[in-house]
Amino acid sequence: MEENKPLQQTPSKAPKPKAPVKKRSGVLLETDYIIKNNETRVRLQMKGKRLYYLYDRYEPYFYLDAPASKIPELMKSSVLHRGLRITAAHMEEVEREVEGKKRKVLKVYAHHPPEVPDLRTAFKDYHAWEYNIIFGRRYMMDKGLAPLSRLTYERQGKRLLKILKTAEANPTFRTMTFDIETYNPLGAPRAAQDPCIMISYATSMHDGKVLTYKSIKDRPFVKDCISEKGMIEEFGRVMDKVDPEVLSGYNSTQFDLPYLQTRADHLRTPLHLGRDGSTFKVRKRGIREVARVQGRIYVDLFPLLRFLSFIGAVKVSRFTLENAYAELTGHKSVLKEQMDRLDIYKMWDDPHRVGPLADYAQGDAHITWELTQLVLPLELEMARVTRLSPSDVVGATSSQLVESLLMCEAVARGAIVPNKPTDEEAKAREMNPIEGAYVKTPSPGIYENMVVFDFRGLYPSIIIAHNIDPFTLNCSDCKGDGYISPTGAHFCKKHRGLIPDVLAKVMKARAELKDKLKKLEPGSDEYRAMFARQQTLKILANSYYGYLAFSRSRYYSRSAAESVTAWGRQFIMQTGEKAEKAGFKLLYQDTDSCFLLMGDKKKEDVLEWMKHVNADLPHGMELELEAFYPRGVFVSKKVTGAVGTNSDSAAKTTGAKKKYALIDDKGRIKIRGFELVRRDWSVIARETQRRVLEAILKDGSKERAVAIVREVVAEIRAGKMPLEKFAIETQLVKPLDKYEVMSPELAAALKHNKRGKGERMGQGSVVRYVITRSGGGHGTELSAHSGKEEKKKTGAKPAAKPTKSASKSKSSKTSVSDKAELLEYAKDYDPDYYIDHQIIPTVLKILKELGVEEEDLKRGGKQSGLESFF
DNA sequence: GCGAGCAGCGTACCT
DNA sequence: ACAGGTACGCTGCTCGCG
Repeated sequence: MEENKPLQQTPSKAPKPKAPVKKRSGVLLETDYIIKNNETRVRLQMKGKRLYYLYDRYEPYFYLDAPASKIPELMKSSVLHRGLRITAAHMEEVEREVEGKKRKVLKVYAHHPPEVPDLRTAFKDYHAWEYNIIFGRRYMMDKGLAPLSRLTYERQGKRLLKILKTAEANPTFRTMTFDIETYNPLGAPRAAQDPCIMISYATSMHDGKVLTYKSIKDRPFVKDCISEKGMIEEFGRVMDKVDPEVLSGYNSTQFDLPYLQTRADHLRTPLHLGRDGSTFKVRKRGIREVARVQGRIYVDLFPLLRFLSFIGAVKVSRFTLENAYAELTGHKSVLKEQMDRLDIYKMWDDPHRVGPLADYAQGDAHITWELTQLVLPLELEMARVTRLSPSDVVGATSSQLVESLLMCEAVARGAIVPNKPTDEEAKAREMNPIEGAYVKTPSPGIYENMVVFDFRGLYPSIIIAHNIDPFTLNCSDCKGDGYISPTGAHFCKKHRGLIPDVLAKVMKARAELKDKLKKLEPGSDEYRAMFARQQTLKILANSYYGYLAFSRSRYYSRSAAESVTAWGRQFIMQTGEKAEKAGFKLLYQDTDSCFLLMGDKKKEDVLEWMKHVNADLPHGMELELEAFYPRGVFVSKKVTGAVGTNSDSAAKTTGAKKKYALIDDKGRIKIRGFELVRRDWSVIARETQRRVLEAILKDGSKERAVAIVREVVAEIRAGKMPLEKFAIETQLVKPLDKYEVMSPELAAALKHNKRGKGERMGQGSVVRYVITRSGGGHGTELSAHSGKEEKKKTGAKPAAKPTKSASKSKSSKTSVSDKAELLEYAKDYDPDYYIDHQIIPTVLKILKELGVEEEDLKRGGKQSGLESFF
């Protein structure tokens, strides 16, 4: 194929190179391109002993749906690009797979990569594909290269002549972490005026220094650089000496790097970070900014962690450095007690506290270093698997992860990559959602001897088993002889679709890794690395269905996606029916899981039944035993509407879905959906609910559960608890002026912003607030309505009432929002609110199953006179 | 003018 | 800017009552 002779593609005016041809190998990190002497060169960043670059020539191109006969005419078409008139470099007819069918299309070459999108508009009459693929990625896709793979190649000087082979690689990197401290008399430091007072760095958990410009005794790790300027310059010398391959920081793109740059500019000294002595560069990628440091792999752990948390590779409740460190390593932060960052400038000014400040600075660098060791392998693995470059992986959406691999595999099989949908198409798809999974309503109650099964990788296995793909759908080749889904769609049995093919490869790779994993020692570095890899593959495999149904997907297919979920519902419901036929009581099901009551059945019966079910499933699909649970709790959902205080009959209680608590045969508790797993409930409510559930599951003691609640209620009344326990966390996902109704978290954030202290809260802020007795005294009524007049489509009532603003008259009632204050401002909490709206409802739901009433909790009730508590 | 009822907003969760 | 299914608190409207 034409791709295999790239050097002939470029009209060559190359002089005879003098350098000898050498065979070498190195690990590919990423690619980009440069234009030199009017020639486009792909630049491959490699790692051997050190990082280095290789260059290769490659021509940019895209595809056009036009016949070869049109080439002469099309070659004359031109278009303006950056003020200059451009034409195609050349064209050729090639055979490609388009929407599952082989046919001929035109491959149109451009002179330079940036011309491609514009050039495409010169041929508006014809459909075009692949005109907006970043050139570096284009190169890797076409050459079948993956980041972090080892290339063995021939080179001539820095020029790559030929790739001889590729292999897996797992390089290690010399890593340096850095962190700065700044003088902050006003709270937030102002880079223009407030100096940087310390730069700390770490190259391992034991090595590293704190650069500063005060002499600090008894701390050998501190280096006094005399002045701020001297400190910044010393940092540059350290960069040269250590010469790290990976440079990492925490939120350093947003804070440390720009701050240092401003200080360096101010002091008229260069900031020396890159291997060539350059500083950093910031590239806008969509909404977010990505920094790069020449010749090094720059890693900002903050966005990286957010990304890994988003895709589910790690779980972090709050993204502060200390919290992420504590949760991911399981170590307590080395920094003894939480230091108040607002105090930093005071510590600097106080001769007795500048030492501890240096300790703090060093500690930060060290924990950041340790965190880097932990999460960098995940990022690299994600890059390896998805074939996105490590820096592209951070901040990629899960659709991009899936899409990247699909595109690579499409190219590899000679298929053209479909275009992204237009905004209109995407909107239309969104308007028409696809029916999803089945969830059975459980009967509330406390149960004994349950067994839980789930389908291993339900959607991926359905897709593979039935060859579900947009282009195997209703194929003309095997009309009537495909797999027929419950929706009636059929899928080709003859040619494997792209998505099932890629998915099968991913699943196979994962199965192999899991085999290898069994032979390794848990806890070892190798085990951790291997585990991360298989976890990555699992995350990826589970994303394919979502991508098929994603409105902006290149491979969207409503029919295909509907078939996946329809089959899913069919399999899980059939499994439920089989369980009931076999004499189990079917308690609950959600998507791919199945909760059964064993009754008198033994574990062997259960396994026997599972074998029987599996025998009937298509190849690749499997029902797995998740665990046995001696005891479990399902609760009724809160009844909305007619709650007639004492009409038991009226309030027909139904079980709540997606909420349960189980204890397995080893005493481990598994809780899903309950308030205690939600951060938008107060710590005290969550803690109390957990204790109640434990009392019931572990001890089976209703009395203990009730006693716990009474005790907590009494303590709340007594007002002896720390205020933090009453904090509720809620994220503001929209820009503040876009909210239609006032909520407690919004009210707290607005009040805070009005004070004008500290950082303003806005989109994305997580509000930690407390419901106080009275609110903060800001009597101002807050309105969520930001000027937009219209809205309120209340049941299409034309309603003659122009005096809408009259309704917001000072109500005598104070709402919850009125009383919401950020934790930092709250002076008290409202005991009634916390008892009646947080504690009682959360525990009552559970205790009702045991016949406990609200009164029993609040005032002791008849069964046990515990009035003495109050 | 007031309270109850209820729809809709909004968030976080489950698989 | 991966999917859909779900629970549930709060706000703010409507409506019935007086």
